[in-house]
Amino acid sequence: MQEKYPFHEIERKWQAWWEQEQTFRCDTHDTTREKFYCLTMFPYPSGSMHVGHGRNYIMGDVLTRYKLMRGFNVLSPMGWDAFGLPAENAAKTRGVHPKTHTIGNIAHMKEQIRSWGVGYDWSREIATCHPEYYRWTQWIFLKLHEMGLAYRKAAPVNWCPLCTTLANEEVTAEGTCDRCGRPVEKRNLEQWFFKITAYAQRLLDDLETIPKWPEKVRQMQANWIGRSEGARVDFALSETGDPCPVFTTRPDTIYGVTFMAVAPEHPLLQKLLPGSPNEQEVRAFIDHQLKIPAAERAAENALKEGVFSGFHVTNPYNNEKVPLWVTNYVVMEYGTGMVMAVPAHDQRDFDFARHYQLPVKVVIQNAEGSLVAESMEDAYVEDGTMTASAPFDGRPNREALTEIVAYGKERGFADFTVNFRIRDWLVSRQRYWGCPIPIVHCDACGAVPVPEDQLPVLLPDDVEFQSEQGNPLARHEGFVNTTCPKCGKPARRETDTLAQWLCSCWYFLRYVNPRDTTQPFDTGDIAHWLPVDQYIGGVEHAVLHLLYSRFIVKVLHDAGCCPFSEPFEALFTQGMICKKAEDGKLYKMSKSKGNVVSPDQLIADYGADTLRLYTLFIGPPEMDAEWQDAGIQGPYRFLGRLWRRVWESRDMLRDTPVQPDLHAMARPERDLYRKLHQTIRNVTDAIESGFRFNTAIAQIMELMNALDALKAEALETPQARAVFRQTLSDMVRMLAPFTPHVAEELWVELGNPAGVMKAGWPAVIEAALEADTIEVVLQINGKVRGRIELPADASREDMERAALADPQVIRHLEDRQVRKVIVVPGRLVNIAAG
RNA sequence: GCCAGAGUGGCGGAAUGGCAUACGCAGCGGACUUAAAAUCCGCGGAUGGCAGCACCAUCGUGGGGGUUCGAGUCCCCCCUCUGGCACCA
Repeated sequence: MQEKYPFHEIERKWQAWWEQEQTFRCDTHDTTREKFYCLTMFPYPSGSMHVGHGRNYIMGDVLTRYKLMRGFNVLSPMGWDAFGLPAENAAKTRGVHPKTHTIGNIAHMKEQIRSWGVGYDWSREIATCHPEYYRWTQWIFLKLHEMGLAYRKAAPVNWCPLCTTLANEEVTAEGTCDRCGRPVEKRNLEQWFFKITAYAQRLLDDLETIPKWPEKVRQMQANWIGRSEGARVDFALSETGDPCPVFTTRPDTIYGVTFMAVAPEHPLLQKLLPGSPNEQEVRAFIDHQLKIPAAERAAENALKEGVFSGFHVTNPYNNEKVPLWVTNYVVMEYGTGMVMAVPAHDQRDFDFARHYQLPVKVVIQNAEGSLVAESMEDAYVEDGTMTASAPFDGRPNREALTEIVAYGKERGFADFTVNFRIRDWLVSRQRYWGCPIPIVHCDACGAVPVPEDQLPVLLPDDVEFQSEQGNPLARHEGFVNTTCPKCGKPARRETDTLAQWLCSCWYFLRYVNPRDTTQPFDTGDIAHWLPVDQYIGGVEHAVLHLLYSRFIVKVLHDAGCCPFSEPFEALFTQGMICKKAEDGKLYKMSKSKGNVVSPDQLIADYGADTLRLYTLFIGPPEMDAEWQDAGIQGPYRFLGRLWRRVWESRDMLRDTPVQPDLHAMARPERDLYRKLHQTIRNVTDAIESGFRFNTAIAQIMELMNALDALKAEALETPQARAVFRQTLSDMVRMLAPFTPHVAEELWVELGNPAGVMKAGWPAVIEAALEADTIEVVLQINGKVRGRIELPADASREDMERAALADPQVIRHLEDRQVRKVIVVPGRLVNIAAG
């Protein structure tokens, strides 16, 4: 052993040892031990990582190592979400083939992960761009196709000039591209969709079955799914009889409808307009609206505008004819794209009605009966009594609501219905570097699925990237031209590729049998290993990867090849690591802000264990944290101190044959021994009860302080030495998940055989926690006025008597009357005095 | 607007209704050293009484109320910040 903490040497040494020993190799068929599937979201291989990325992997590694020490059979795999646009852009700008680019990035990132000391079962490594993997992604596509859940349709879709088509989930609330930040436009294109809407209710309901997910993520998904209960009411166009169904959550206001509002995109308008009296004016309005970018149109205070269409609709409840207005405040994507407007009881309709001087009709009266349409300044949206509503007058509106729908249902023009906000998932992309969609287009047979035994549809390597526009795959004659699997005639391959989200929404199944060439996963094996016991990743995937994965697993469940219907039992979403940029403000680490901290230099200067310790110590793991360069000193000093303690006492540690014996201990070592077991209890609890790694580490640091408080002269006795040694030894074991290299090294230095994780997690000795005396806090009116030492078994009466006899207490009680004495056994005495 | 989460020393942060500021950073004082670094020991919320110390008092967890013997913690109202949803009918 050397005096100075040689982190370089020991980190290399133990990383090699773990590989050699196959410490993280998982035998998935070993059922003698309880299984634990610990999964950290696999990354897109972007090239290099900063310390913020490391937070993920380190936390997963802590849990993996801890569970291994507790005797679990742990599956901890890693892989690469390897398809994606940056690789394709590199091909365009730098002439590097996406495959070469990706392979190079993977190699570098793997090395970074290794240098962090993060352990995985690399024999299970997968990359989604590997044909043996994407073959099965294609298989899943075909499964959905077979089940009628994959379909192609022409629709206005989100279009990013760089990233091509986008799913709704990839567009931010500001109407920009989630990946590159460019404004998103609408384009009419024929695209592939997955019917996620068919699973909306189950995706919502089953959120109840995953309580170990963060509440925040479950709410984000519930918001996104956006379930809304209400009614469908069939209005009809007065002039032509065309059906005009609307969705409303307020059927109780049906008699207050004074106009109908329709979205500019509504297809009915295109049918009605030609030759109609207001055609010019209406067309001008529609054309103008369609040119306004989505983001702007949705802007908060956008003025409500509209134009009378020249047509009317008839309200089936009272046969009243009301005008049909084309407006900018009704969105085509939600409901039916048409809204029954009730200005008296809806603020938006009210604003619009006042602006265009349309009638306002009160149908729900407040308790005072004071609502008068002419004088209202805002819509009345509270509950009240029905009025001017023919058969329902006088009824409380909430009760009438169901009666009104039932009334319409009997007569066939209304029904109860549920509306969802979520839209079908657009999965096709006009790019090369993705999983080819296994479909062939035949003039005679249409879109024909490629037979399963012909998978994978291989992505050709020899493509031309330099051209400016379009998908390089579509220009590859050899790929495009094929024959129809059905009729054998010449046909064209689908040239769109799948969104990478589809590649990543089943990878956790593949890890169990990663090299199986006969099936995507083994139903029996995944039944044992899944759901994932602990999933770790970023909250930014809340309505993307995490929602898609839940959907695909439910589909596979319905297909009969997946026995469970939720993939992730527990989810942990870690906070981002931020750093102050040039402008002095805090941002998440990014190249553009110039505030990234690379792990490589820190590992060179301080070692991986120090970096790990600081990353974990920085704050509560679920919260964002600020990286402070100077902060790394603390963990570095701590590990140096630990090393030095073992170095200084190495002779003594070897010459202490005695085991700790509670009955033989003197006060100083007895106190340390108690502190040791309190620490074991608290650290165990901090890990088990929710990733509280920062406080776990603080506890171990406190133990170190207590160890140092034991002065040299106190170490003369064999018992003191035995406790000292035991404390160091257990401290090293507790540190093994956090700082594995130094723990391994010191474990050997303490005279143990190599492999600290095999030594197991230290156990709490209950008897060691007990104390002879307790410190009792004395309060007067809730203020601390002193503290006394009492025997641990002091009764309430003993405590009260001792408190009232305390000189400090007597002094403070001068001129005061004791009104009440509260005694909390073992803790404190509070005297209420006046 | 609706729904979450957060607000505690100079800083990152800790606290099952029971000692506010654990642990760490930065800072200050001391030891060691020719010196520095490293290390070791110690101090450390604010204000006031005092020349200063010891000591003592008052205030103190975004603001204002409340419940309680006792509130950072529970309840009500409000402010600020972060995230999600949003002309969603």
